[in-house]
Amino acid sequence: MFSIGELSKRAKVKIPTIRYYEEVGLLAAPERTEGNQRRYDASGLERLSFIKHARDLGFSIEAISQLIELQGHPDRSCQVAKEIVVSQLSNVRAKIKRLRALEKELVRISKGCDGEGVSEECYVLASLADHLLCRYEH
Amino acid sequence: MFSIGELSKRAKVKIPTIRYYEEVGLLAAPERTEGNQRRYDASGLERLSFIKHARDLGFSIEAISQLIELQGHPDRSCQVAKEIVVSQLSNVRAKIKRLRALEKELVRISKGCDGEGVSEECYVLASLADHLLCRYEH
DNA sequence: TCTTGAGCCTCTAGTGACTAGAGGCATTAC
DNA sequence: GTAATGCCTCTAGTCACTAGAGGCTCAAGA
Repeated sequence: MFSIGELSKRAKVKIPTIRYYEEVGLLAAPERTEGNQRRYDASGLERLSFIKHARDLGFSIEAISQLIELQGHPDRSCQVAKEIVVSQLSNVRAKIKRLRALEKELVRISKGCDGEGVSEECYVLASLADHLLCRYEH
Repeated sequence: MFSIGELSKRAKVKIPTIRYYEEVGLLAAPERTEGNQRRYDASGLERLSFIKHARDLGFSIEAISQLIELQGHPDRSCQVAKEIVVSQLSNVRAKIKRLRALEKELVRISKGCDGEGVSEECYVLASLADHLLCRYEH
């Protein structure tokens, strides 16, 4: 049995975040000491590690809830899990696509300005003022 | 002179968002009719288009504030503008890098599960539970 | 056993950039 | 004149936390 601070260190998740996960129902409320402090065991650490790993991969709290729900029913089909991962993958790919377009445009804009001129003639400011100067869709 | 609804249509920015920009000081408070409704002119539209364009490129409100401030001083050096763009570019690149790592890992995880098994043996759930199964840094 | 200091508790409010909704007044077109 | 549409302010909600205040608990050393 260990304290929330200990759990925090082991799972590398900040204390307020742990309490937040408990509040929103991701993490089961653990036992308490007589003085009302939380005490966790190995299963708490395991669950929190699962959550952290999924968050690191960009899954939403909602998606993680569904995955945890599924974990609790070992006999259920894992189709939902597969769907969640696939949908997260397409989220990630969409974001990458958009960011690559932004990258291109930002490179182009920054090349137009050496930072040595004066605001009035600045290509950066002109580019932002006028979308028509853009070369790529974004 | 046109109403906020008209401005919204022309700049393709939602009405509450326009009011929000005014509230945080990005957009100057426009004239009002006797009945207290906002009335904009061409310069309002220009400014809002600038803001929208910068937001579409992922600049923060704070960064846009600085850019607008600079616009108001045509004689000032545009070094700050250049810096803002370069820093935004490195933000974008960092995000892309991270997302590409996630993409790889998600592809790998999703390949391990055909969605036809049972939750207990699901590779998706196992992967999330155990970071050691990961092949790529993320 | 007592004390000290680190650790824990709850609660509220703040972050960024909006978005939604309620309740009510203004404008415009017919 | 009236009806429909549009606009006003204000509050609260979104997501996933983060920060801080004020106060209680625990564990280790004297």
